Amino acid sequence: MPSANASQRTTHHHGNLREALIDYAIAAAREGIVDRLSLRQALRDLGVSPGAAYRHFAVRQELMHAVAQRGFDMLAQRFEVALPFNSTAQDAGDARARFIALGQAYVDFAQENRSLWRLMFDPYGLLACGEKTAEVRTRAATYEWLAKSLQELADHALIAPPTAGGQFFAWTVIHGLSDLYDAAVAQDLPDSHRVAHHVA
Amino acid sequence: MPSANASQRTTHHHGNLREALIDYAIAAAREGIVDRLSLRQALRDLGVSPGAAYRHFAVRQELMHAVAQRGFDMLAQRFEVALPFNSTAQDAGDARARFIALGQAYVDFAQENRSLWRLMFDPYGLLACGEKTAEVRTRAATYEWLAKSLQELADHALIAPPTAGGQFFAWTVIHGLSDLYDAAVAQDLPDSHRVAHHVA
DNA sequence: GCCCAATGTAAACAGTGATTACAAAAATAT
DNA sequence: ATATTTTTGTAATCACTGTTTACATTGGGC
Repeated sequence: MPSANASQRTTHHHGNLREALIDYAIAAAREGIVDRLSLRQALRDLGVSPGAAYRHFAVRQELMHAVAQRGFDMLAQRFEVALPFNSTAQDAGDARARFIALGQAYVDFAQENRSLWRLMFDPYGLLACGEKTAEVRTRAATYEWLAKSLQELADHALIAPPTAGGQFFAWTVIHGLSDLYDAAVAQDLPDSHRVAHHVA
Repeated sequence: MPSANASQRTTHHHGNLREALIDYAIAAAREGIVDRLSLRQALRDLGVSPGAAYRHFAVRQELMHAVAQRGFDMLAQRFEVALPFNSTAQDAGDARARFIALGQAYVDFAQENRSLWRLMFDPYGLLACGEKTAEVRTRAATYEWLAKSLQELADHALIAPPTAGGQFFAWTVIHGLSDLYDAAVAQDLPDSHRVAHHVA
């Protein structure tokens, strides 16, 4: 559990409890099942009363929703590192390297943030809260990196021009690999390198 | 929620509460998040007192473990229908058809039992209970259908002889597709047929 | 400086997983 | 068949959870 960052606030108000709660949950995700987080415990650690959360989230699940959103932001950030969106691949090797970096970022993120990862792709979490549009939008945004990378590969004649189905297929592969990563290391090392091989 | 199958038991004993609880949870999985199942509610519906469950499961998670196990059994059953383990493909077309049926069974099961599916592949659920060996074994068992099918494809020269990595890759694809199925239908129809295409 | 919306508190509610001491039934041994 | 032991259920209780309500404090806009 995240340390009791009681935040010693002197004033009656916290400042921005909403973000603090999300931060807490993200931290908690790193050492346990974020979806099992106790709201009360979190509020206690933040030095605030049980009811306070309900000024920011109508219901517990809404916090989880926000946490998942934050997760997608974090993922997008990693993507941007692996494949800066403004840049372009110089040659075929570059395109390939960038694609692999992208896939690796995906897999690594899933592995390092299993709990958060599961929350992000929990279909029920989205349904529970009314407006699921926002989350879907974010998820689609991360999808665009993949599209760009595939386009780069095609531009350097490494693969055929990507169709919608092809894009989805690539996503499927990487996502499946991310989800089953532990099983992967448990038997051998079919790296995401191999994935690039197969997609090509 | 599953109907109040209060079971009108006249005797003090229930009979086999353990199986009844698993059945209840499986039924509940079809109309909600099985992992959020209320143990007390289940026991109430089964006409039994709150403490009774703890004669069969040391802890709540242990029931979930058993439910996941049952899920793998159900999946194996579907596999057996799609590709009877004792039979063999007659020709290339047959091998292909059987492979597709297998993949379809996987995807369909995931789609029809989302909640149970998630539980089955929840890495934390397994870790929580001491002996995870049983579950892993079951998971590995379902893996063997895939191996057999790939071997059939190779026998009829539809693919190269499957390596360990190749097997895992195929699993990755089908698993990823299963997990993202809703997203798939949300945009187009890259059926599992297409998967067969790509694997070949 | 005053009002008001935003944000916190305190106390309560029903519901949960879990534990304990005790009772009934079933299984087993004599 | 009867006595004993093991299994399985009950009842009461515990600490804890998410959530609501009525009330207090704060900060920003007129």
